[in-house]
Amino acid sequence: MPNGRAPARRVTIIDVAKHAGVSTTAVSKVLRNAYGASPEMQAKVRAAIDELGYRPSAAARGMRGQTYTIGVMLPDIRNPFFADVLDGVNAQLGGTDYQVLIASACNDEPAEAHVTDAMIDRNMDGVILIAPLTSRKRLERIARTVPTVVVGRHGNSAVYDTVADDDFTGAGLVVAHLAELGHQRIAHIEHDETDPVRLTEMPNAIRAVGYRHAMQAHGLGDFVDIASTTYTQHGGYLGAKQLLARPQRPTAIFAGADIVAMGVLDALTEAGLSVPGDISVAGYDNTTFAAFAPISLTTVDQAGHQIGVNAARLLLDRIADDSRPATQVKLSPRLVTRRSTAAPGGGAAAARTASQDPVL
Amino acid sequence: MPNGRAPARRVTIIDVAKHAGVSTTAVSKVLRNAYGASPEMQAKVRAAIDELGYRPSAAARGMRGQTYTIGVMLPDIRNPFFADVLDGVNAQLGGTDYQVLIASACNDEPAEAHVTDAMIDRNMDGVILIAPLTSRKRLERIARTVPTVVVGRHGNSAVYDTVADDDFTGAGLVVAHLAELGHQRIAHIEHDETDPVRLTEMPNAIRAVGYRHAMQAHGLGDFVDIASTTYTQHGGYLGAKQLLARPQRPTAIFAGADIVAMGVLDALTEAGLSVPGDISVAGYDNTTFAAFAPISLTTVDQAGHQIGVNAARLLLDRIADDSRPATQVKLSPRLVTRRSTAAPGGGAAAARTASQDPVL
DNA sequence: ATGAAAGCGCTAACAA
DNA sequence: TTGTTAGCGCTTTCAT
Repeated sequence: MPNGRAPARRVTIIDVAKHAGVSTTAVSKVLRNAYGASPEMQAKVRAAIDELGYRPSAAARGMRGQTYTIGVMLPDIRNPFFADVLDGVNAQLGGTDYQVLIASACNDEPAEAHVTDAMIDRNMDGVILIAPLTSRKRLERIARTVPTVVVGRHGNSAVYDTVADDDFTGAGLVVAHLAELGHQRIAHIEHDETDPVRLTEMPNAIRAVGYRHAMQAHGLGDFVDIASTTYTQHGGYLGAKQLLARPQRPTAIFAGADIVAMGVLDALTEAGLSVPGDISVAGYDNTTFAAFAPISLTTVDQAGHQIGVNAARLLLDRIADDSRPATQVKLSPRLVTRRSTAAPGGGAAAARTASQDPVL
Repeated sequence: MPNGRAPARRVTIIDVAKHAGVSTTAVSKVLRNAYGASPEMQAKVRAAIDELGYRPSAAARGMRGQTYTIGVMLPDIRNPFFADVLDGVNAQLGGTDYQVLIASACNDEPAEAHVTDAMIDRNMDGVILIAPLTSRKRLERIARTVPTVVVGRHGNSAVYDTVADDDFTGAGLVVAHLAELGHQRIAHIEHDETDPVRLTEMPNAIRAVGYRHAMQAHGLGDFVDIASTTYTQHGGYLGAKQLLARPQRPTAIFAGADIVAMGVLDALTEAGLSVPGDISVAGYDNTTFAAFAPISLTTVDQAGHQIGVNAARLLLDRIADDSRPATQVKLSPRLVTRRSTAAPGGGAAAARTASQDPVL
């Protein structure tokens, strides 16, 4: 046998049953903690399982019942916010028999379809879709096929549960903070969105709406200034470049996500501008990156961990009881102020060398 | 039916066969591009598949043949280096029928065993294990069960392929660079390792060895100074604290990974020290974080993307031909110098303009 | 080149 | 409580 691979046939439920002197049904019941197995039987079967090193085949189980697999689809493995969500999911699913498998869809609708199909083909017991771009109709089709929790997307559905942050309020918190500091030219970098449904459901779109609304509310409607790119580091970089090139340079930039703020800081550094001396910068997500001392980014905490915990809990719930009504969980965001925001006009810049400060 | 879930039975190969007026065998052959299906038959079957929206059940396939699933286990989803590797894997597997599913094992040996078992239970066609802690023996057992590529771990095996970076050389590049700049007190933060086998196989251990060796080679043997923590941001933070507390403070810190360097910068910022004015910092991996302008970290590029591409290629190879001898791919690292390293004594700090300083 | 039929390992309905 | 048995949807001999 080449490389000595697979010399031994896998131990099956039949082997266990024989070894324990019981039926395969009995073994199956013990495996699933199902009703109808006496303590003695359980003991015998478990002993046999251990002795033989038996592990149930997920493929075979999938043919009839569950696969004990939960799929998590995320748009971008580089965005540290999703790691927080995953931590929450894993924390909730840790003690259970479920295995979490992740697929990255790269912010691309066809790729998302590919991933969700793959999860359905593999008979996963449930899926958690993080900030999916997929159409409403398709999401509902998925949810009718497999228990589904949609994370980070607004809009109720009768067939899937959702967990989201109150992005409208969150964006308002940032604008209020910057306005209080005395900023007027508060610009925003958004993830470009044209699809009418997504404009009402995606966090990026809601944050942009929240930004506009808050600007109006603070009497800053005339200063609304938006760059439309993507929620990636590169998108933030491009967005900042655009904003800096405009006739009226902003004194503060509200990036729609921490990863976007990272790109903004990249561009500002390249342009020789200091933060917050020349320009204040705020993000959204409160990722570990924002807490990173050399950056110290003001941001909005949307409790990624809690989002993950809630998503996993809802999913387990739904797997157990498919008939309960769809649930929407909305978490309240919280502003975290750090050193990347300050009053405009170089208040903080004075502390730094001013050799290259541009004329404002 | 609750929520209207699963009202329609899934389309099976039998439905397709009936619709196309052929046998299920024929459909199966077309699905697998197997020998023995005429062009007309292929056309008929494909038409039926499209019309019915048929998708093969991975569970059923797994019972007999392949699952078209590749598992990737990684130790820490927060480390951006692994995202580079994944990109490489996906780039290589993109056009194929294989689906990549990721599981995070959180730098923990029992958790790794859990994950690899889960992958085997799910009949995955192949697995890529990134920097596994798992014992040699167990790795070989896994590899005898399923085609396996081990990434980022040295040490040959006859049953699994490996892809790794020349960590010994890479560490030497960093030390040489710092020594050339005039540093003597070059400290190193390593991932604590006690297992004798892992001491000879894990990249962290090899880097530590490379560091010691290079220090000796540059006549700096007396200045070897190591903090043993973990390859995480927090580990870097703790390591830097330890080093700063020692009687002779280093003038340069070589962190074993970029993510560790991030923790170092965190601690240095907290301590009010400037980089590279007070202390030079270097990392390893050349992640996107290192290129981030406000940080601008000197580091070693080990070409994560290429590592991923090679791993995926080797795996496909082995799935196709189990009998070929095990292969070791070793990639050459390359030093990338950026602004986080400079001559000791603050010489370079004066030359830097305020605008280039990390955001502080 | 094509199809009939066995069976992969498990779960669930049913019988005892 | 326990065991018998019929499939789940595929792939794979083996006939034709």
